[in-house]
Amino acid sequence: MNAPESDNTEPERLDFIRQIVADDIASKKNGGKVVTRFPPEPNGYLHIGHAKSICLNFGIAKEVGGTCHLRFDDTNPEKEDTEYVESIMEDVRWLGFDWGDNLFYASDYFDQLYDWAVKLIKDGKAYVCDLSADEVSEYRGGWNKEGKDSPNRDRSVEENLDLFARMKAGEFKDGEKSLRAKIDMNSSNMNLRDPAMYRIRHQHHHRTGDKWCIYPTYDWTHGQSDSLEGITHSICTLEFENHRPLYDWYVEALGIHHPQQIEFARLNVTHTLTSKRKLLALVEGGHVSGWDDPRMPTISGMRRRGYPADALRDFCAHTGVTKFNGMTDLALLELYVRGSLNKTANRAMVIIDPLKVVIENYPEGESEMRQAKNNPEDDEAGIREMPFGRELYIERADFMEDAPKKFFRLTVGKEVRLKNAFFLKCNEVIKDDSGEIVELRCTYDPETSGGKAPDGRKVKGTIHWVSAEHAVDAEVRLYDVLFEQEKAGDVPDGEDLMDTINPKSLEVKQAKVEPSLVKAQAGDSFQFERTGYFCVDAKDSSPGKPVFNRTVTLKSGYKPKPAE
RNA sequence: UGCGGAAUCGUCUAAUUGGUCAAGACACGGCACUUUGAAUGCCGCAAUGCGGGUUCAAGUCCCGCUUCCGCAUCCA
Repeated sequence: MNAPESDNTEPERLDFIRQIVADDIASKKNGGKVVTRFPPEPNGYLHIGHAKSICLNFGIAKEVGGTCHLRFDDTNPEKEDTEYVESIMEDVRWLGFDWGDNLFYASDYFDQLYDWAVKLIKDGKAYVCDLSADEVSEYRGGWNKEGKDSPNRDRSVEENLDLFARMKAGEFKDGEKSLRAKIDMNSSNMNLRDPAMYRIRHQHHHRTGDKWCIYPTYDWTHGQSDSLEGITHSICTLEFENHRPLYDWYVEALGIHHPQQIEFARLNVTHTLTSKRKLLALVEGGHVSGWDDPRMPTISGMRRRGYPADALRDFCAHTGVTKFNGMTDLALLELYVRGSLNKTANRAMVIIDPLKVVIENYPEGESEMRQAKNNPEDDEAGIREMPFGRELYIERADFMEDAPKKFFRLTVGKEVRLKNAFFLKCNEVIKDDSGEIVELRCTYDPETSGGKAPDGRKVKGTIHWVSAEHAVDAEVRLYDVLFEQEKAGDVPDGEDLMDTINPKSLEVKQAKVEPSLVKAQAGDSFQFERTGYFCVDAKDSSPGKPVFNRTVTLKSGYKPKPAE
């Protein structure tokens, strides 16, 4: 049964949660079984933070031969929808995880939850309260203010039973009554000051339809759902720490299987929002094209952007699991994205900001095919041919008239190598009336076809190019961070979050791409040499007319000194 | 002012549970190599929040302080 993970790298240190799990297995707690769960509320799209939770829960289960459930925590019909259910399932699968038959919905437990609520009423541990939401809040007191008992706290069991049944039957309006647990109105933990178990909401539920008009709260649902499913380790984020006593109270009051809730720090990434509310505002405000806009930190956005699933998994695995609320550098995510793509993405030559080059000693009207490796990291990727001719485009940034010493691209009177082709020398710069460079007159050395000069002379720089005659126009979308501040969404008082959006987060260019790219399929990733990794946008491309998304730039080793 | 958490290189994490010169990765800087200023390889940089105490020995134990995070939805 032991997985043949002979992939023995190092004596992998366990994080504190995996340590607890390992200890529990060793002590045969829960019969040595491990069952975890990923429990999203279907009220939005999954984002990078959820990816971490998915990797943790499914990852642990996989590592120890346990199982991990996917459960939709659909207790609040107001905000939930099947649209979200479907996207969540797609995202979890895309990330590479499989819940098998273990797909659950908290709404499947509504009947059981109702029966258990009746049991608590009978046990004198729950009561129907007539207070309005505002009154409840007032009665609850505050951190330094005592709570006051609800006037209905000592209602008889019979009356509670009757009222609760009538709540369910729809006799009351929204907010008119609620069912509360009878715990302690003076607890130092606010969650224990008689928390609500049921609220009245005459609302259609995406799964139970109009069967219910009372809906259980998160607290009254979560632990019991875990219990019903035989969850052993209920892993959640830090903000639920104060809820654990209540979680424990409910399962103890019911005398049912008691899973262990364990909290870890939520993932924060620089320049990245992980607040569902704020992401929703971006979408609804039209500041991005949708939940899957390639700038969004949603799983669907990152997928469309071209981030490979294994990069996301690696990233999550390397951010660690602790109770320390930190901020992880976006550079780490990009490291794994580049690392994955470097191994798998075929290379291509694309000129994003073209400058025309005319090779004066190349015969007019002729052209030839040059060979290029598809991926120097992977010999099996093979080679391809690309046309070369008298007129080329090179990247405008690869030429400089008055170049500093450390600039070893093209400049007047000096040679560079055209990748996969010849040495090229610039002789003359042609400008328009405004002084802008419009064309370079150059000569090439036909003897340097292999990339080396027979006389042994060296060039320092190698630049990419594309044949002007054969190149194809294609739309290229350059993405940058949505928020320039490291702590995205940290808006000073009185300012609007939307005003802090990076105006340059999207730049659209018409690029000159090598002809082979016309055949690129939606979702394909490429490395545009010396530029970055790009993928074919899955939504806006059409056959023969790809649109490219910049996934991430290449690291740039050339940093012009701002100093004079 | 209450309760619950958390503090280790710039960042994220380690440290045999009291025992060498506090380790790794990212970032940053440098060098080598290179038909991508990429990748790769090597080198460097840099930390135990503060103050006491216990001990031969403290990042680890004790006491006090400081700072940060979360919590007063019929949200999750």
